[in-house]
Amino acid sequence: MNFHPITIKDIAKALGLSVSTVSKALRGSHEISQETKNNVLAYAREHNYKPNPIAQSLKRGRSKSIGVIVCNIDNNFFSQVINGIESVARQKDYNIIITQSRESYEREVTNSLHLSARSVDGMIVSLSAETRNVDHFANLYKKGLPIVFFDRVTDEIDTHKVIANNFKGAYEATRHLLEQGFRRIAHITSSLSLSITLERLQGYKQALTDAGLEPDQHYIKLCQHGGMIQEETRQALTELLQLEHRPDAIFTASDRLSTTTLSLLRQMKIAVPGEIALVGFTNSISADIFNPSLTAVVQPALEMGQQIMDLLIQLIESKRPVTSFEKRVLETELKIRDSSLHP
Amino acid sequence: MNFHPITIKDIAKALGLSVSTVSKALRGSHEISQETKNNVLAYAREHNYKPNPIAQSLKRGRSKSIGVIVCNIDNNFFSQVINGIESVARQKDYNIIITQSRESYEREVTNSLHLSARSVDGMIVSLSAETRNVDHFANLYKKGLPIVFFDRVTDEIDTHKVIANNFKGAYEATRHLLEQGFRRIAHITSSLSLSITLERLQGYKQALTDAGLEPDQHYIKLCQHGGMIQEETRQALTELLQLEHRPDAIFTASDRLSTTTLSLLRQMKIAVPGEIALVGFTNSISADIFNPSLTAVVQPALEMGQQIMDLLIQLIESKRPVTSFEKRVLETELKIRDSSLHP
DNA sequence: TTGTAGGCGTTATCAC
DNA sequence: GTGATAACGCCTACAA
Repeated sequence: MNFHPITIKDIAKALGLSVSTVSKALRGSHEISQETKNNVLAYAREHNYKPNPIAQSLKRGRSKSIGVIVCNIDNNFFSQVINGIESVARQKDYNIIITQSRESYEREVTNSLHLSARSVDGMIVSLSAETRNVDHFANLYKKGLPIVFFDRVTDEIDTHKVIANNFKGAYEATRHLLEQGFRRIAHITSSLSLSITLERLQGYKQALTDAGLEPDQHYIKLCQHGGMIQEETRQALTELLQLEHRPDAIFTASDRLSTTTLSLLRQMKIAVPGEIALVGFTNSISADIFNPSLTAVVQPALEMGQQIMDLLIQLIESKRPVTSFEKRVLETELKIRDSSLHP
Repeated sequence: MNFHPITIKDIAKALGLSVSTVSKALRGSHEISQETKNNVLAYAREHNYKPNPIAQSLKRGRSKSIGVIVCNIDNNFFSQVINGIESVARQKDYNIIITQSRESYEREVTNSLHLSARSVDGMIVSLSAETRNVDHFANLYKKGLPIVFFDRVTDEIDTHKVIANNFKGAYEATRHLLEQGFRRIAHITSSLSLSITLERLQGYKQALTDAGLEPDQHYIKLCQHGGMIQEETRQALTELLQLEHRPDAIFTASDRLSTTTLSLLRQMKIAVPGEIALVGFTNSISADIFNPSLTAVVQPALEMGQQIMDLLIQLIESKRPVTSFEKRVLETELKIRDSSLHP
């Protein structure tokens, strides 16, 4: 099962040169005569020579590959971000290695170790819902591995970050529900350890406050697993429905929570928006064919991916240590559909 | 930006041993004394020694990583397959590198080259809709790279393959529509160059024939880009609607085609299933919250992924050249929901 | 302008 | 039982 791709050594032998001459010629060094260069390049092209990236990695300590850790690729938001990352990576000749934490802290840790062991030149990370401690990233980062966080970020590591304007997105979603005349607006969200959870929760609360309403803890439900476990969401929803003053609207804070909640409401034969209106934070490309079509806070995922990769490449290719970091905040868009319209 | 993880050399120096002794001790060779082994292992554990996989790859010519090429990860079928692949890979300590062709032949070729250049030990491939020629894989395969094809496979390369029973899935979907009383059943599918297209088309036709109906070319629409380009699907649908005898049902052959068709029908204000019923080949986890909920041929994607990876590892780790190959065919499941019920 | 030598981290071979 | 040496493919001082 062995490949025998042509190597520098083969070229050297064929042309009666030394490997170093060939190596230099291939890289266009000006200490090599034009004639030799031409010969080498012609031979290389003809025999389809490709430098062995493994050997290059070993030698240079850089692999021209970057690792991505997200909770789940099976999610339009993340797959769109990845598409953005990939489009830039492709231009700059980086490979990306995608891994999933599936919201598990343990898998996040092992993935990060695997990737660093594979000498990725940098990492792009959105934290898992279970993660309370980011030492695994802090350690890598301290050793010099460039990391860019996005979406679910941490304050504990000072590096570039790219997020959506979660506060404003949540604020607008909630205000929209208020404008539609809903008053008892519940919020189903993920683990409080996630930055997005806090930011969206703040936006939700602020909108209520600005409308003269008091946020009510009973209307706020946390799902530690971010909707990955349907039973957890069912439990949250059931509790909301059993409240003395049942909510007349729900604002869900993530893709999976939104679809799961809608699915559960339908199973429970609760009319949406008739009995309960719904707005979700989601990039689902199918939101318009949901029943009812789902009003959604949409993030500019593709653009986020591009900016993330731009920033990471900046870190990787910077000659001198980078000391000043930015947190880019991209605006969301509220797509109003049927699920939030007042009956 | 350099890591300085501990190496065998460091251990050797610290313990006053030679690198080769340390190397052997770490691998538990029996030509090393128990005492030395203990010392080395203790030191390694204490200093968190991890062998450098890049160096191992270079030395061994194997990288313990495998490349995956699919058209799109933003698709429940493929992301579920990938989860299956990953679960086995994780157990067997393989890394997977996921790439997307986005239905482009050119990207498929470059991805395959990138992956082979990165010395993946094997590849898992589902062909792009544009692909007419599989020389890029045949060449790698001839040079000894193990490849397993799934879903969209080719007859031109003799290796393991894993597919769903597309014929039967399509047959059952069509028969279901017939049983519901529909008679003018259209079929929207992808490029004829894809194996799944042909298999599903055959199943569709056979079901019609078995019901005493003559398949009609006008009712069969091909979308070369597999639904990635909405305009193409719109065109196909429009043509169907302009037929003298407009179809009363549509069977769509892929995930993206199904959601796009449903979305377009809704835009066109055509009642589903009232005016036109719909059955789709899809693994979308949201099919039950579509409007209407979508009757679907579902593939055992997770299990497919596991079997694919099992087969690939078999190929990779086989001591002697494998000469007999299998094509595993897994059964689909028809999930009947609202979109196909006779009004 | 070209070549030699050494090293990246690991492992296999062979000698001690 | 242990160690020296060479090799995987590439790169880069430094020497010629």
